[in-house]
Amino acid sequence: MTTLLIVDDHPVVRSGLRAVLETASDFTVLGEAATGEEAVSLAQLLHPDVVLCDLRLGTGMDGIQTTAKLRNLDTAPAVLILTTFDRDAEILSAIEAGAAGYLLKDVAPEVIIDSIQRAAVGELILAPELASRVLQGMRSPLPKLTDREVQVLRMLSTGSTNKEIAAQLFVSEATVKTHLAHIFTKLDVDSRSRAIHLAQTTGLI
Amino acid sequence: MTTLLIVDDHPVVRSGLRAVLETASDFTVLGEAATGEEAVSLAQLLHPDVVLCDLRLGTGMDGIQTTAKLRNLDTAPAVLILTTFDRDAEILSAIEAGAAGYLLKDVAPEVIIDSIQRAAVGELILAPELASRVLQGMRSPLPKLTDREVQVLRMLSTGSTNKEIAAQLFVSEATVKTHLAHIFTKLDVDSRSRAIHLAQTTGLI
DNA sequence: CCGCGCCTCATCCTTTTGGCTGAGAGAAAA
DNA sequence: TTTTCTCTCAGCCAAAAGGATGAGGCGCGG
Repeated sequence: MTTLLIVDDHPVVRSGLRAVLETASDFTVLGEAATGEEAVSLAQLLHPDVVLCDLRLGTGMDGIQTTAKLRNLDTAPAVLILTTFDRDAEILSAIEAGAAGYLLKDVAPEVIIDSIQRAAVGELILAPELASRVLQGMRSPLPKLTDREVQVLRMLSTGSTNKEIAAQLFVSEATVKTHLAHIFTKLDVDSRSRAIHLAQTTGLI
Repeated sequence: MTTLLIVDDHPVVRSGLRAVLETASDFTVLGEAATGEEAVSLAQLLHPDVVLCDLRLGTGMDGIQTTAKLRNLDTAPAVLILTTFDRDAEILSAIEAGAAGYLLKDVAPEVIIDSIQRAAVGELILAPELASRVLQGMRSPLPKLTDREVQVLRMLSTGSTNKEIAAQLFVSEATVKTHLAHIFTKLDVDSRSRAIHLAQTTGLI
């Protein structure tokens, strides 16, 4: 018998998971949470074997942060990330945060059930279409940007000019250009547009 | 008694909707479809009163196209778009395609139930947080880009330079610059980054 | 036939960007 | 205490992007 906690900000998805999981004989859904904070509280109270967690959780903590918190509990549950998006960086972050696996929501119910069972016994679960990409990512990891660089990249991706970024960060335009030069080098691109595109497709921002 | 058809490419979401809707006494879920094509076939066969349709449907037709097809059937059902994203352009397109409304998936089950009932009797349903933006959009409609301009904008948003766009489209760089100038004017922006950002946030591409 | 929208291209000029090099200050790690 | 990282800034130069203007060709509807 495996006990579960469902974490998703969409009531509909929670109901769907519950419905799907309760068709499987050996699962007990102990509870549902709509936010990361709620998830951590409930996990402490109910100590489920496995937590099913969406990456996007509306306001508050996201799935990665929630995973990290959950894994730091005394009775740390296995955390299985179940989400709609397959952003490389997020998958890696989730694994780093201690997730037991990463599944896309469009898989068949049986796969979800099977994955939970395997996660419960400590297996690392990755959807096949993700596994290879993740391993590739492992080989050539996304370069780590500094906090400041991420900040600049964020503004960049909303279309800000160097001047605007400088003004908002209260630094000189020269500084912004330096940050950008570093960002470009790390991401191996040569224009802001390409940096934006890469950042978005890899989930860097 | 209102009859329903659920269209979503995620089995989990379909189960969730079914579970949620069947708690309401006066709904009958006639069937589920995972693709737009399937949805149209089933609607012809079962003629439901209301079709609940996701915008993103994986491969094949998207929600907008599906809506248009459904509304062209002899026994046209009311189509209620139920999705995760709130991209302005998509909302407008959905309404134009004949959708009876547009709901975000994170609303409470009661709201979904209520909306379906209202959609069934011909009301236009918009989540409150969308309604005002849509009406604003009505006031200052997104300027219509020509096919060529959309094409250029697409390449722009993947980070292509003018030279690269020119090469791929087999035109001169001057032409690309002209297209961009038009795009910028229509979108009221002054840089490619901002054009990309606007295009993405409004769902223009 | 004419006008209009769309696509095409060019020239000239200004601003923005990006590449390169060098450098100081503070904080953290070795 | 060195070393290293990060953030800060400057100047120079070349390339790219953006603004303004004009113009030819083509197809479509009045």
